[in-house]
Amino acid sequence: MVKRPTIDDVARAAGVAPSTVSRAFSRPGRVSFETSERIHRVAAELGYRTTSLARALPSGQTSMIALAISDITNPFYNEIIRGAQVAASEAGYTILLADTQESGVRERAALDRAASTVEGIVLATTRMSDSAIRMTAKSRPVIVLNRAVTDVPSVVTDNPRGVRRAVEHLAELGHQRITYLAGPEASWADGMRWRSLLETVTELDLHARRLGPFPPTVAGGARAAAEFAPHPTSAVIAYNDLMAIGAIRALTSMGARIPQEVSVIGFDNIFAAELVTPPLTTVAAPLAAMGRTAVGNLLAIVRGARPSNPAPVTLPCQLVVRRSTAHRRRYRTSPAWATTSVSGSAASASRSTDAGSR
Amino acid sequence: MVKRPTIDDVARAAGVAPSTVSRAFSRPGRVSFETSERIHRVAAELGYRTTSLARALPSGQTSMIALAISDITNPFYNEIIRGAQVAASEAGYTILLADTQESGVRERAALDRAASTVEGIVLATTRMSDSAIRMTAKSRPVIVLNRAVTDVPSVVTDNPRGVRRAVEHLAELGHQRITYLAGPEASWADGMRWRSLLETVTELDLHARRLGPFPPTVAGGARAAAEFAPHPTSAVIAYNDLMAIGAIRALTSMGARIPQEVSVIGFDNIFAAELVTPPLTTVAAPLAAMGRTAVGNLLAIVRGARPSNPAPVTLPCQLVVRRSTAHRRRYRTSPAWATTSVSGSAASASRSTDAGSR
DNA sequence: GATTCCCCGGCAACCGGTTGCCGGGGGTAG
DNA sequence: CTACCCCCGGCAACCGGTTGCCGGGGAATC
Repeated sequence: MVKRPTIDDVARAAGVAPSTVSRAFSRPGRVSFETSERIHRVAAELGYRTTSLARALPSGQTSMIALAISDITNPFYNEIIRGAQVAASEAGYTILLADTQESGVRERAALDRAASTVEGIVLATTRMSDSAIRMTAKSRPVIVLNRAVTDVPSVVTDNPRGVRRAVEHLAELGHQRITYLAGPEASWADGMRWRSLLETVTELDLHARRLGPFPPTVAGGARAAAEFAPHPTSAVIAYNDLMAIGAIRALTSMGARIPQEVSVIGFDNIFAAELVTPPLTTVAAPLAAMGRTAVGNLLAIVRGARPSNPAPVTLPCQLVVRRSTAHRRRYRTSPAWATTSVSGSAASASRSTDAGSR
Repeated sequence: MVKRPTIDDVARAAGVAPSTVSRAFSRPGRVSFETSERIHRVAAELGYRTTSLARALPSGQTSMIALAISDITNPFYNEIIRGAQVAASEAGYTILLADTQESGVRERAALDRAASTVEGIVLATTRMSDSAIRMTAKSRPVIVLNRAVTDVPSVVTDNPRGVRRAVEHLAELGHQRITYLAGPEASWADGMRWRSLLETVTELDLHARRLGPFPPTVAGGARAAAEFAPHPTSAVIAYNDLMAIGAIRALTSMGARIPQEVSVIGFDNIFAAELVTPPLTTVAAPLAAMGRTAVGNLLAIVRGARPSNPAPVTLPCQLVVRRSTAHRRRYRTSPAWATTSVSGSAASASRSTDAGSR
């Protein structure tokens, strides 16, 4: 490993003081043109690069932000990370990644370690408690993604409107009873979606029930399907696309026809949503925009902007109608698969999916 | 933002010198038990946390490694990142993420910026040139993933064996002519797979041809299908799962039946491979293990281990047979879809996929 | 021609830890 | 009792930049 030249090496080679070299790089205009010119030339020859670490120590500006993600294996995050990354690198910032594996404890530990290094933190779908988040927000600027926390700026999608669009779509198709397959209890979005669902359903004079909580994964969706099957409804809204996909697979393997017998709607519009069979009808979140907005707002705060609006920044979402929803059909009796015992194909489908998706 | 207490604050509160506090934390045994005890107690009361940045300056140990990824929106990386993240955090390291958006230039720029900060670098599917990589490897320990570069330690999957398994599988099903849908030209794995395919095919007395290069995405696969359709073969091996999925979708929309008319095999076994219809037969890469191994080996070098073996570390792969491959059927004439004009449904399928997968 | 001002380079302190070296004091061996 | 050693705490230099302050010298103003 070759030792990188320091500012002193450049100073010596250029015949000036180290402070002059420093200014030549960071204070344009402070140094005369000729001197600055010479310093830059010498620096280039020597291959000098300013060490961000050393620069950060006095100024506190590390040009790094942390991105905490509850489960990096969830494809939900790919586009969000891309959006965040683009916004960050445009501003000259580097992203420090913390995958917390769905554990609030690991999350706190990771942030604790990173807090002194970064200038700000984006918490994407955090599993920490509100008070823990406020705690962290005291030492560093924090933006929360997919969740609203009092006194902490956040970026969320318009869940109420998304739910409403989904329910209206189902209502138009003649569905009257909707089952909601719930995600993790610690998820703010889950509570939000369920409450919005209840409201909308009341307003439109429909019925809703809730099953769960389940893990927000394909396996979780399969488990949910097993609970759903004995007492099915004609329409299902799942906490996210992963669960919707898992539910569709499990139901199909039980013999149910999707969407003819059961209409299924997911959330997020992840990459795989349009690839599965049938292609998934889903409430699309503006994933890249979420990442971009979160980082953008975070950097604004870092640069001294007072977080003027305590209300969450709400990004619009959009119902993407594909093929997992259809007109309700009436049955005289409940379908054959509805009587399938839970220990049967549903459970085994769940198990195989579990193995396959890890 | 509350100012964090420094080592001097703790020293003053505990009635000792700053150096003693430092040693109490980083040199167990160097300080008497009682003193150390008291210091730790005081530090805890004050909420003192050692600043990794300041610690890194004299020692050069930042406890950070960089992970450069060519396209974070590619689901291929999710499991790799997870594996890397787990290995890193177990060793007390933090990951610094660089999404290079398939651009060698951006990649160099990002690494240039990060190089002074990190102790080592993992290049996952880098698009840089061999010489650029060796350049980077001179200033920092580097591990290359999915590629072999002379004099730079690397971790790859056993492409030759994977290809062989795929071809053997196709041969058993009676296929004799195989089309390879190539990925990016800059991809080492692509060259590797094509050469291995040629060898195997010769050995087993079959035929292979190559189409491409194409972008390694669903859209790329669709474009490849459009080129493939006018002169189809009964079997197709795609550079990766994304392309395989894209090809299957495009072919299906042209009217081809998969796998009855065309068998398709992909590479990587990404998350979505088992979710699509038909479920994709693919050469599974040990994604999490790749991430884990890369970081593990990198940290070993960082800690002073000489990279003993210049040969790449080769991880085994596995053929996962699903439903996109079937016995070859013989046709008297070429199928109807094979005469579909390129400007027809194939191209439009490609376009729609392009929009949908972003 | 003298005074004032400004431009620009250098000195040195500082950011927050780490570590080589020193030395006082107590314990142990001779 | 003396000599030696070891334990353990402090001093100060150092990592690689940044920045407040100072001052020399040339230009502009009166």
